[in-house]
Amino acid sequence: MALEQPEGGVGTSARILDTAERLVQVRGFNAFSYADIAQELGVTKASLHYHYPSKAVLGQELIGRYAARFGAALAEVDARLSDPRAKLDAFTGLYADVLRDQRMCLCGMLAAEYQTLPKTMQTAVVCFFNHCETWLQGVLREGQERGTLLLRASTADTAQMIVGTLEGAMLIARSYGDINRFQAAATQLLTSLTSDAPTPAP
Amino acid sequence: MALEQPEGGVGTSARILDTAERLVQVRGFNAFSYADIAQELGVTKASLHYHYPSKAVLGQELIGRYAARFGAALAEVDARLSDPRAKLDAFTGLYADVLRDQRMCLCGMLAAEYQTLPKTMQTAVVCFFNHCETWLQGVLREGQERGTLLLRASTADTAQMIVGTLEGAMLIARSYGDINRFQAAATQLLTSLTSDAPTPAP
DNA sequence: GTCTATAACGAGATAGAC
DNA sequence: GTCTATCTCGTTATAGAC
Repeated sequence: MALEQPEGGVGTSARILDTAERLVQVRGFNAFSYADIAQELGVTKASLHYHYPSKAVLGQELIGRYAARFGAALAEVDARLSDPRAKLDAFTGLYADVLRDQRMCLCGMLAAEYQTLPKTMQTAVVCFFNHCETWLQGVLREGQERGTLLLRASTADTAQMIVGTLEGAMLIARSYGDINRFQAAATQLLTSLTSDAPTPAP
Repeated sequence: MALEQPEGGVGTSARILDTAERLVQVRGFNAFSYADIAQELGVTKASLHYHYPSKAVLGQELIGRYAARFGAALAEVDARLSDPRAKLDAFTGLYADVLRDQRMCLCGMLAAEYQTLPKTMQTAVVCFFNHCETWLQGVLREGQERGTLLLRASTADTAQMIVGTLEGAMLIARSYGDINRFQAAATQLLTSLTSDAPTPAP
């Protein structure tokens, strides 16, 4: 690896992905162009096409890298924490980190543009959500067994609800430019899964 | 009104909005063009520019009409129902209706594209969410007073969470092409607000 | 109000030199 | 691996006839 990048830098291909990723997360896949990336990196559009022949290919690689990184983050959470509640909290933290620099979750953004995406990208987006939900189901199941989590539905339905809630909270918090909106939603979500006694009516 | 539309039809301006609205909800504001509308209505692009000089103006009118219709639907709910829980259920029903024909909430879609929208549209989108949340806060407050709703946070935070959860559930359900995913999330949402006793651990 | 015609620009993509 | 140059197409928008 180090031999392939003697400068200690990050290869052009990766720098292209870095820029494209941010542009998709901020503006959307349909609202950025090769020209945007080229200008930012100080190269030409033709050079970009050498690394990623078409925008569809670029988008595909984008999702692939993002999913791999997210999967690694989940594995790291598993290695670091054992309490299911703590894992859920860490999960929402991953989303908060993305939102902190004005970005939407890559696949949340692509979900909005879903109907306009190439088939391969559509499949990859759904695959990402499936991966998230599978991980969540494991956490929920263990929390249920330990008795530290109280679910109102099946682990599958609850996992789906969690992903949707976090994606939606990000979506709207970004419009308000207020990360607290996301945090408030995440807190309520965790509370609803760990406590069965909300503020009672007097 | 009838005098302005003697044919009993819906004036060209409204038909343009109808088509544009659906295109935005399905594909997004950045992924449709005047040519798309023109082809569907059998008119020319120039004709569209007569009614809506620029795409920014069209988008603005789109949000305005959508917000007005949504506000009317909420008023109708208030007139028809009195139980806060029933009102919340009707609220989720409005979202389900949109999702049923493959559409995303107009403003949920625009929230994803927020960073690329003209300032006037950005303001209108936030205004729509504010309207939704104000209405929800009223319902939540009454439910709290009656003791039929149990909130885990302030009415403001809860209202925000509800909107985010429904928008997020729509966003993802659409990618799966499965409205049941939305329904499952909506059910859990209502359950978490009306019951403090989820399936207990054995 | 709708049309034809066109301007002015940016998009994704390719050929071929270096 | 990056460049210049170019192609083709689609985009928003306008001018002016009917």
